[in-house]
Amino acid sequence: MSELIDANTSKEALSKREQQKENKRLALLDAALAVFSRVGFAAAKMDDVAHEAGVSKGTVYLYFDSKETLFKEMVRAKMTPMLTDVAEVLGHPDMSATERLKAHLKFFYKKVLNSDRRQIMRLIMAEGPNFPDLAEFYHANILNRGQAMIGAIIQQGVASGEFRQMEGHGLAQNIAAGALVAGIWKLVFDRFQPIDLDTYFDTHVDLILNGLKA
Amino acid sequence: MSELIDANTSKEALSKREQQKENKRLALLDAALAVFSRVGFAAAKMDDVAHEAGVSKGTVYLYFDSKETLFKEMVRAKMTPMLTDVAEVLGHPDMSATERLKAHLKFFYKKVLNSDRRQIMRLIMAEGPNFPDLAEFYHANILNRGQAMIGAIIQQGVASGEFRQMEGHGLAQNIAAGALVAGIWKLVFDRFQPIDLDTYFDTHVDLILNGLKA
DNA sequence: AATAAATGACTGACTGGTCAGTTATAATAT
DNA sequence: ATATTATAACTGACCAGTCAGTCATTTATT
Repeated sequence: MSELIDANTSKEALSKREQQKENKRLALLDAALAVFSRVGFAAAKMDDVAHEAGVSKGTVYLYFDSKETLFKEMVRAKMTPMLTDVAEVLGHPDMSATERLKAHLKFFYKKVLNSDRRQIMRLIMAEGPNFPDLAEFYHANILNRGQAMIGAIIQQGVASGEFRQMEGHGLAQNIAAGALVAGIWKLVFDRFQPIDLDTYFDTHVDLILNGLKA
Repeated sequence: MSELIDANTSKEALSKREQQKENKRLALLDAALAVFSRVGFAAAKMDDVAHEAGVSKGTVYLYFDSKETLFKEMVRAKMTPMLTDVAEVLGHPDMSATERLKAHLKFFYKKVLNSDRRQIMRLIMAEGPNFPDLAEFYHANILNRGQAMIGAIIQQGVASGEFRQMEGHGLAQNIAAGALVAGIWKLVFDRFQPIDLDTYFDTHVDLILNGLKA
């Protein structure tokens, strides 16, 4: 657990060992995502995670203190890369609010719903009450930012006359809700009634933009 | 509280024994809902369910074959009474589509989001992938009906000129999505950012009705 | 360069505890 | 009396977490 003090300012390349260690860590996080997604936190076996990462169970404990730590770090590790990407959506200040909102939602569909991350979304809903600090992390880092962005877009739209003025308790949540439900549906009910994310997205955007229109 | 499709239409009152047995069964279902809601399926202990129902663990097995059976029967028992109630919403054929949709959503907020049932909603999302037959039951009995009703209302609205014609892949889901998200939010993130269901409902309805307006 | 010593990653059998489900026994209603 | 309902001790499987020992890689010595 003690590194941080960078003794390796000398050379760029990681030693063979360090590479392997890093790879193993990533493999373990991938395996954790797979196993936790499949059966949930409580039913997940550390043995399965280990096996899926091509490693023995003892090894998992060289990388993570406990099952709970593994779970939390996995969620954090899989979610944080998204945070940096968000900037890309805000990158075009010449867009109309309408276009921007559409782009924002598109981003969510693409980065979350069409990837492993939708499993994490479900895990947060399923396990959130049992892991308050994880729920808080998710709220503070993902949901809050999403809300703030939507809020800013709405403001722009109202200012430009594209959108009507709305009293907004839960407005952001309502705007994003369709996307969340699409993700859940895909994971839970798709086998009984499949949905196509692309056309679903069109319906979603159509409904919301019309709802906001001045 | 009050449910159970009554098999006992017999004129005679139940014997003391039968009453007690029935009460115990209901107490067990209530306890099961409480415990499963609190910790999820895998982490729930039959001992806790028994204790919460004021009974010993062995007794639980006199009423339910297994933990899994208990879980499934609980979900069914808690959900089915809603099905009969649904008629009440359709009961007024003189309503406009707008009023009807509003009433329908209100019904959902009241009957699901403001009751224990929102926990079940979350449980379905959390455990659904592990209990395909339960997910199917929920889909067939709750979601399908909800969709059908929304679909009918939309049709009425289009016919009457209240709503515009929309290509509807996922339209029903998008209309209901706000309510689902409200339920989830209340259970997972309310402690970090509380929402008020009444004003949230107003926003939801406002946004959706405007989105549908011709 | 070759060999030895040191390091640190990895393993898997083991433990201690938990918990679903069973059963022998007791209590209670009819 | 006897059939039904309840109990609580019990069993056996299961699994998170540990640890003594093995193996692979790196560093030091010659």
